[in-house]
Amino acid sequence: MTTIKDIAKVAGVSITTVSRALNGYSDVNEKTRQKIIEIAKQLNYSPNTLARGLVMNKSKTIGLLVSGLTRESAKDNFTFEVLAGVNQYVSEVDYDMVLFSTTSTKQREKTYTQLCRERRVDGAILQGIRSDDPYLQEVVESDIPCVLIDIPIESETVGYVTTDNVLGAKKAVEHLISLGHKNIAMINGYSYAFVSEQRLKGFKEALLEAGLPIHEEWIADGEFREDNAEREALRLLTNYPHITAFFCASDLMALGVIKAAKRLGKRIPDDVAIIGYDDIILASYATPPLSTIAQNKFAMGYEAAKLLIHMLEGKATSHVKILETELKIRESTVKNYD
Amino acid sequence: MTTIKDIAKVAGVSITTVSRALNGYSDVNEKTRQKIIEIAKQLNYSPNTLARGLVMNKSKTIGLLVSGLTRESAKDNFTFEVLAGVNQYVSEVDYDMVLFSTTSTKQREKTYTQLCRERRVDGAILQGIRSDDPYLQEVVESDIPCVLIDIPIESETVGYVTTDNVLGAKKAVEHLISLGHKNIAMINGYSYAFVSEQRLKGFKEALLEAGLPIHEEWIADGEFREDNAEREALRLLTNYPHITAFFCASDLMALGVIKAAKRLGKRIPDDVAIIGYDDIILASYATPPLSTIAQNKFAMGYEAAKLLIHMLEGKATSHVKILETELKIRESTVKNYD
DNA sequence: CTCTTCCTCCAAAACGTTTTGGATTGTTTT
DNA sequence: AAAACAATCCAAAACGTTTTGGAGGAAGAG
Repeated sequence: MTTIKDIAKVAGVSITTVSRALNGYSDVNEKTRQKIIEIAKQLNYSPNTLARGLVMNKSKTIGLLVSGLTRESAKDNFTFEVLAGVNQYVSEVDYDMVLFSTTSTKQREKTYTQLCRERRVDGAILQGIRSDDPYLQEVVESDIPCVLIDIPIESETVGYVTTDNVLGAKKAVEHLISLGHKNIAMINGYSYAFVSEQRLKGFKEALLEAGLPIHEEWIADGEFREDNAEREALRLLTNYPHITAFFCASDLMALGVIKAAKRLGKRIPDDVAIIGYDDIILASYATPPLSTIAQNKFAMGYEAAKLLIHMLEGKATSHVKILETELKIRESTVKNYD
Repeated sequence: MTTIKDIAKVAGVSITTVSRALNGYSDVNEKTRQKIIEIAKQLNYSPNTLARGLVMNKSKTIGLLVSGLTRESAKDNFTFEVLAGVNQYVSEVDYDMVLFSTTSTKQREKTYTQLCRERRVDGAILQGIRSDDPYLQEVVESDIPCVLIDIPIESETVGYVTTDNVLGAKKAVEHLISLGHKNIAMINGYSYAFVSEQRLKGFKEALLEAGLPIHEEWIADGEFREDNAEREALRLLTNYPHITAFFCASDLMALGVIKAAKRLGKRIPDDVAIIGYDDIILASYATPPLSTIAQNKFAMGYEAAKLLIHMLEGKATSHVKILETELKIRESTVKNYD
C-alpha cells in the first residue's frame, strides 16, 4: 500500500509538500504539483482515511441508527427508503454512512454516545426510535450532532425532519367526510410514537371542524401491526356496526382492517371505506388498492442527511425540516377511481 | 474526549499498561487491571477506532456494495433483506458495516479497489452487480477479500453465496407440469445476470425430463421489470394462445404477467397459471397470491457476512455457500389453495 | 550466595496523515 | 545596497493507539 512517503521519495520532495500538493494548497509550485499528482496516479495511491481522520479529528462518516432492522420490518419499507435517501445525499457530498441497528436489549449494553464515539462518526441520524427509548434522552444530552426523524426535538446539536402529521391526518379524515361518512373510527399506532399523538390530534380536529362527535370508544390501538389492527377492526365493526369508515395511522394497519372487513363480508368501499397512512408499496397492490396519505420517505432520508451535514459544517440556518404529505385516493375509499 | 493517556495519568501507570490492561493481556496485575478498568469507566472512556485501525492495519469494518439503491428498487426488497442479514451477523461479531451504493456512472469515477482502500474496509460484500460490470473484473484481480452474492466466482480472496437456481427453476416448472400444464412459457431476466442463465437452464431441463418440447419463441426477456414482463406476456399470450402457464424469473415480472393475463380477460389459474421467483413481500399480497420459489434473502446476507468475516480471520474452510430454496404454492397456480 | 525464572511494568517506535512555524531562495522596493 | 516581500519548500510535532524489547524486583533452585 503506497503512502505519501513513497510519493515523496519518488518525487524527491518532502511529505509536507506531497500532502499540500494533493490537497490543493497554493504554496506549492504548479509544476511540482503536477509531477506529484502524476506519481500518485502511477503508484495507485489512495489516502488512508484512518490516518487523516485521526489527525483531523473527523471522519466524514455519519451513522444511521435504525431500530428494528429485521426481516419483518421489510413489509413497511419505511426504513429502507429512508436509508436510500440518506445514502443518496451522503454519496453526493462524499461522506460515508455506517449503519447501526439497535434493539432494546442492545441499548443496555452500549450507550448511544459510546457507539458514536467509538465508531468516530461525526454525527448521526436516528430513525424509528420510540419516545420512551433510553437513547432519546442521551441524544439530547450528548454533544454529538444528530438529526431525528419524526421526533420533534431541537437543540444546539439536534435537529429533526418530519411531516405535518396533524395536517396529514386531517386531510385523510376530511376526505372521508367529503364522501359523506359520519361514523369514522380510527386505528392508531402505539402511543410512544410522536406521530401517533399527532395523527390522533388531526383526526379529532377534522371531526370537530365538521361538527361530528368524537367517539373515544371508536379509537383503537393497533400498535402499528397488521394483525392487531385486524383484530381491533373486527371488534369495532362487530360492536359498532354503524361505523362506515376507518382512518388508520399506518398502511400496514389499514391492510389488517381490509382483512377484517372482508372477513365480515363487508364490501369496500361501499360498506366500509378505509384510508391508511404512509403509502407503502403494498398499498397500491392491495385489493382494493388503498387510499392513503403519502409521505416521501426517500426525501425524509435525503433531507435528514442534508440537514445533518449542514449542521456539521456549520452552515445550517435552521435545524428543522417539515415535508409535505399528499392525499392519494384509490379504491378503498372511492369506487372505480381512475 | 478521554484517551488512554488520561487514564494512565490518573492511574499512575504507563499508557502501555493501560492498553494491555484494557485488552486483556496477562502481563498486568489483576489489581491494577481492575483499577484501570474502574478509572476508564469513570472517565467515560471509549477507544478511538481510527487510531487503533491505523496501527493494527485493519478497521473491523466491511463494505456492502450494492448497485441501484434507489427509490424504485424498494419494490423488490431484495437489497433490503440482504442488508438486514448482513447487518445482523456483522453486529453479532462486533464489526461495522458501511454502505456503498454504486451506479454505472459512478464506477467510472472511482474504482472498486480505490473505494475499498480509501474507506479502509477489511473486505466487501457485493450485491446486485451485473456480470458485465467493470467492477467484477476488478474484484477478482484485487487482493481485497470479498464475497459475491449470486455470482459464482471463487479464488484465493473471493467467495460467494447463492442458491441453486437451476434446481429452483426446475422445482417451479415441475410444479406446473404436475398440474398438467404442457405449454409453458418463460419470462426471463436480462442475460447479464448469472441467475438468468441458470434459471433458464432449469426451465429447459425440467421440460426435457418431462418429455416436453422447448419452444424458444416462448422464452422472452423481461429484464426483471414488471412493465416489460407485462408487455412480453401480452405479446406471447396473443401470438400463442395455447400457452397455459408462465414461469417467471422474478416475482416482480410475475406481477406484470398477472396484469397482462387479467387485461386479456384470462382467469388465473384456470386459463393461465403463473409462478414467480424470489418470494418478495408483494407476492403474498397479490391478487391472486403468487406461487413462487422462495429464497431466504436475509439468510443470504447473513451467510455472506459470516463467510467474509471468516475469510478475514483466516478460518474459512470453504469459500462457497449454497442455500436452499423452497416452493411456495399459492393461488396463482392452484385454485383455493389452503 | 549466586543464578534462573517469573511477574509486572514501561519507554519508545510505529501507523499515515495534517499542520505549524520557519528556512531558503529570488525578486521587488526604497 | 539594504530591506522588504513573495514564492516555494521542509522538519518536526501531533493525533491515539498497539507492540517490541527490555528493566526491575521477587521468588525459587542449586
